[in-house]
Amino acid sequence: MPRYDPAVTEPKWQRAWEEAGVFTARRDPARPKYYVLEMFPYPSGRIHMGHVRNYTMGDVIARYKASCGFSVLHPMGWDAFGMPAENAAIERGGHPKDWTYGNIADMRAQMKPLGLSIDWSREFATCDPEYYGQQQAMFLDMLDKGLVYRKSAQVNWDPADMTVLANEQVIDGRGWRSGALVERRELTQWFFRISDYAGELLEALDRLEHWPEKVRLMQANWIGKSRGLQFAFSTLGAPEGFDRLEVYTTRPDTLLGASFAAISPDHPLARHLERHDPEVAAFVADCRRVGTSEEALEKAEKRGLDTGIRVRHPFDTAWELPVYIANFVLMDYGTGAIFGCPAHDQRDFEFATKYGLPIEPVFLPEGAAHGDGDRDEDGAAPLAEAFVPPKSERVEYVRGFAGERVQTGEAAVNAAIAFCEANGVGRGVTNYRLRDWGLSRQRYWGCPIPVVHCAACGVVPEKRENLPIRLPDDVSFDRPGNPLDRHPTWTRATCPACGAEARRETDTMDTFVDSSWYYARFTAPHAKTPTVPEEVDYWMNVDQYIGGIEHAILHLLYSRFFARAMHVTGHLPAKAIEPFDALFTQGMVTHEIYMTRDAAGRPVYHLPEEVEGGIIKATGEAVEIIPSAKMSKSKKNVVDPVNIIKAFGADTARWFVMSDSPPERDVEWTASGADAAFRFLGRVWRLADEIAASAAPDNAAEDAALIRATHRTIADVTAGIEGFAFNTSVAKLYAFANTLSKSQAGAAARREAMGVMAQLLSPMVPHLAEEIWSMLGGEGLVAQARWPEADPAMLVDERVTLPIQINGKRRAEITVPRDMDAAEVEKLVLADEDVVRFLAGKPVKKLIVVPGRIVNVVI
RNA sequence: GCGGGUGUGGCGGAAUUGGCAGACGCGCCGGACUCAAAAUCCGGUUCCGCAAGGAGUGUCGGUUCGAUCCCGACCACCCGCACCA
Repeated sequence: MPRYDPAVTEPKWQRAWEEAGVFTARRDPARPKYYVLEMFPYPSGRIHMGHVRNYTMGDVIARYKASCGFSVLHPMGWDAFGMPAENAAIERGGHPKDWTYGNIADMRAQMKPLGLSIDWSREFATCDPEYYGQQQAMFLDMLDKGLVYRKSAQVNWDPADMTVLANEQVIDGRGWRSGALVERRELTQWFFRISDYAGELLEALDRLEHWPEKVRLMQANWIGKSRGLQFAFSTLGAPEGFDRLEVYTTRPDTLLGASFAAISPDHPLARHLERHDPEVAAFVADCRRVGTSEEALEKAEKRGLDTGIRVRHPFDTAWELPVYIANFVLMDYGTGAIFGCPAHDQRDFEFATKYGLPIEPVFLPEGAAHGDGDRDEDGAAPLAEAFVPPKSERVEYVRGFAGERVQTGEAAVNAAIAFCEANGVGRGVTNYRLRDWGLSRQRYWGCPIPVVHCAACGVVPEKRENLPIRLPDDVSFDRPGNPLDRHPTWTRATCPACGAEARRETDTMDTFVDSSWYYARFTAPHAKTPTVPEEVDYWMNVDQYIGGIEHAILHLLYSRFFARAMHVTGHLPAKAIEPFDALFTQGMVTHEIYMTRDAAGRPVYHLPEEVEGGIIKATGEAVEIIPSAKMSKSKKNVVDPVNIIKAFGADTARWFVMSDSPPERDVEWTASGADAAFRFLGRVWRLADEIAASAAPDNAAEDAALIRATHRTIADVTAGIEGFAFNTSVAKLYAFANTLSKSQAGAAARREAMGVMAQLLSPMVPHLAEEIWSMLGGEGLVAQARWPEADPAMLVDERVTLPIQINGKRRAEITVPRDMDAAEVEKLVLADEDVVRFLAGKPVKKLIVVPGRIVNVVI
């Protein structure tokens, strides 16, 4: 008997699709379009199960939409710039370019056997000069429009390697390679003016209806709009030029609880003091030893240094507050200076406790101050922690100065701002947490920033006819630092303004720039301009974008900004300023970890294929099994898709990653699950084989039942795909296979049902679906067949079974006509013998009938 | 530290989003076929209990006729924190 053999059938159908050009995206104004995009991969050299899951999801959508009659665009490319290529060059020699293009070739070869419905003719890599040259052109356009500028910013500097470090390369304050203590350094760098769009990027989130709520929330919090008061303290004993200290606060209602002022170590006043006071210099230098990431700053122990300077409270000139330099005050946010109210801010509370500063409550929980009805009692027990209720909660102000005595924090803030403005103490200010996007990288393997530095003219944009400014190939990584910086000829340029010799900019762009517009480039990947109007008009926006939740903020926010910038510079139509209509964030692929210990007790990890039944096959040693974790090379809990495809075929891998777990959740790869997927596909194949050969006569009752089940399955599977619940589609297909194999229906009805099965399977396991389709004598390719439609009349049942609960516990059930009215149902329920038995004569207090659903009897 | 999320049988998960908790799959148990095994097919399988019955969706509390679903507190794990991609 012939068997299902994916090694033969999968390449066969891939060839058939290619020959028919099924996946070539065609701009067809007569048809609606559908653009499905998965976040493009970094070419690490190996695909992993996460890729398989991500691209299979996109493929299911792409194939489904195509069979629904859409003109589908489903492209693939490579996010090819970035540090790993340079690291490889440093560690193993060779050139980042060779490493990258080699990896791309390897990964493409690993990806193709998956049978994805990708239009490979649109493939590109962001390190192709044809791509980054267009990016440089857009950079110049953005420069013209004032969307890019230069300013000083801090970087992590490794003094041993003489290089800038990424945050992830700073481990416990030391450089990952050199182990040297990392310093913060200031460099002049390029920035995009994303903060100009903060308000708009925030407001537009409301219109992204098909984005996950959590992503919109995360972005909203990241943008961080706040309403507050900015005002100036007058200072005492401050150096000349610092007679005022501007602070920003989101809680001006707590002004009467102020007990100190604090400035950032990077505040101009701190900078000034640093130059004259060795103690300040030492403290500030110490603060700068912490990395530049917000996480590092927040986790560091809260410390401060009293500057000796005092400020006067704006409401009471006799009231003086000390000014500290504090390591937790961020220069980038607000004015880089704050006042501390320890009673109502946990961080201020810890700071005040540490430095013995007063902690005076401004408000108390509503009702907590009753009794004497006056001010709070003096000598009350000291607070154990700050009282920080939500701003929406009503509290009682004991040191209020504006608004009601009992009011919400929100109302109090507004009243305080109004009061302060009326009394000439500062002004209400709307602030955003979002900072401008620093795009400069002091690295080789990135898109060169197309400007030159001229002694006479300053920073001058390159001439457009000189684009692309290509990366030089003759570089080496045997010395520390950026090879561009020390390149003898590449750095030499001619000033486009005056013709004098100038120095080429050696900063390259953040790789987030590359990934902020690739979706638009896919619509015209080989054009001589960044985009082509007819193409972006037709294909944009991306109808469905799919990727990991780890990109919820940066990549997606930058892309939203970049699309706006591309609109301003004429590269995208207004409709595309929100480039992704719908977003789906998928979970990870996880696996158990197998561990033993060496003689010294250190963990030793083992690959899944080395282990069977909790035992290492080669040695018979038992392993410790650590539950499911994200696949990682260092823990060796990885499964190589290439091996899976070799052993079972692509359809099994695809079927597995679509099964079980909801797509947004993690899925655990298990060997038994892969076996099960393979077994099921074989079973479907045998079933099709048997049905194709069957000559069973019609059987009216069985045929009708099977037809109803078929329509039910069409509806369920379609709903699963539409709702991104592929795991439920899979479950329904399992159930349908069970139904179909047990059905006593005639050959014609079973053949019909099997044909539908092939179609419903086709988005997930396209090769097997084609094979079955052809076994049944289906016309053409199932990939080009029209998606089946469920007949609504087939989906409703005439009779329904209602569970009957007594006091919320299920005790009986009755089967009634679907539309029987509630009064009739009540009568039947009360007459039901199980109900009568349970009631045991007790009176019914309440009877709830939810039509078509449930009955609840309350006694 | 801050922001966001997740938690259901031995395991992955389902539940029309306030209406029968455990669909479907794995695993396990039993059976058929086989000299035997594999493969395949059929049946069973939340827990406690002989049963009647009781308990049960991370923990504790609340709202409701009714809570996996809504609210509050807590615990555990995961993601992000602006130079990883």
